[in-house]
Amino acid sequence: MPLKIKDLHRIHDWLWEVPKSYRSDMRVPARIFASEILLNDILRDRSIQQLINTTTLPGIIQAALAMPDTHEGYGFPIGGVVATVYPDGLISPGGIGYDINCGVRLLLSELNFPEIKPQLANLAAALNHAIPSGVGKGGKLKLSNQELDAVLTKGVKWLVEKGHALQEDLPKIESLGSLKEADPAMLSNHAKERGRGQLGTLGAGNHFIEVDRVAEIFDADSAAAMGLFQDQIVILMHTGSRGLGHQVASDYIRVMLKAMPSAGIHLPDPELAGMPFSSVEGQNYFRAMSAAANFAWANRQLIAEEAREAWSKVLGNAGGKLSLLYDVAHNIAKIEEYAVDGQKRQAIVQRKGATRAFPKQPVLIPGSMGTASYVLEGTEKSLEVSFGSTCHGAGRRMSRHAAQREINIEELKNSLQSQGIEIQAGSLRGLAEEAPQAYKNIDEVVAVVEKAGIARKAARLKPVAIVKG
DNA sequence: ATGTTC
Repeated sequence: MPLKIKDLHRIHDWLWEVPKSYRSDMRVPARIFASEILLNDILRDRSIQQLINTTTLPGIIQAALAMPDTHEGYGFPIGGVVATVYPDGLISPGGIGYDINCGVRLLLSELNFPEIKPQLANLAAALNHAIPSGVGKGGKLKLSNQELDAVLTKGVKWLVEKGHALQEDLPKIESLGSLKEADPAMLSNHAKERGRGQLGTLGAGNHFIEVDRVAEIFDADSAAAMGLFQDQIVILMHTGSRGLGHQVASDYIRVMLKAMPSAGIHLPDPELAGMPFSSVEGQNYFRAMSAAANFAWANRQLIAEEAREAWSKVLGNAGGKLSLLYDVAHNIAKIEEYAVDGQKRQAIVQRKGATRAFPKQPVLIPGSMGTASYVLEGTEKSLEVSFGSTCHGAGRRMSRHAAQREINIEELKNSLQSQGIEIQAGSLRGLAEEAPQAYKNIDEVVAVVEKAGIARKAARLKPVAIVKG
């Protein structure tokens, strides 16, 4: 039965709850950060039913959480956070998603918009040329087995050793771009083969690299501390672990489904398939996921290098430096410590379409194509109410299929061009799925997370050039 | 998201 707004208890203006009493198999409540407007978008799909299903996971603590950009996903809603107790709580590949360590990275230039405007079309073309994109697309690098294992084991640390990253970049990457639990031996050959040629490639769907202008500064101190200024040109990228992470997810969903019956794990939806973190299957998945996460961080690092080269080629010495502001994941599992009911506890935090947002940390939120993106700052409160997490983007409000049916591609292209946005897109069909009408309103999503106290606005970005697969 | 239906 579809869920209605009356089934939800309003805790405050920006937080709603489905109480544990709603269904007998719930172990904790389900909580949704949303405004009434966004909740009406959210209730159009099955995301809240999916969220309720996740409250039944063995070992879940506090509550299952949905961010204001939440929408339906594989088993778990996208825009969700589930934390289970360490070490025996459930870990589920569906709680992290198929694109392991999908995330966002932001590079800051020293130039303002008027300074690069004459070169904008050239810059967009150079970025499109330098960075391979599209489904199944490979890159320049052909890694040997040993090199691929090194990327999987060490992530960006290996790229520093090889001169593809600066030591000073590392502290600006979540987990220093390297999860130590990673074990390449936990990946199938199939996963490795799919990933081998894909390092330094963008992919397709909602993945992109774009040139943005800082359109608005909200918090002068916080923006200045991050090195942001009005009209500054910055480069935003959104991508993940490509075919490699996808194959890891597929492989381990099968492993979990097979292992569950003898472990006595019963869940309301097979798409929630998982095993205790401490089990062999749980440990193997976590090590494989960590390796895929390292691959994704290395991927974003190499794309940043490619973007830096394209930038220099087009702008020459006058281009100056592109420095890394931050790189943050929004599809990942982490072991973190939280106070739950006054007690410090280790938790297996599973973020799927939810961004880590620790106090003082830059938080990067890409909006839908042609709209705004945001730089936020994490808060102390997120540690109390959202396992140090916030939203990850605008979040779909239309399925890919519905978007293809309803979006007129010519109108969409004209709309972007009339806004002065340079667009380089490999697939027109893919473009329709990313139309802003297919997504929720990013300004509304960000307003909610700020009002709920789980992130603070630092700056708003507007695209001037977009490159997509 | 994804060698877009192993």
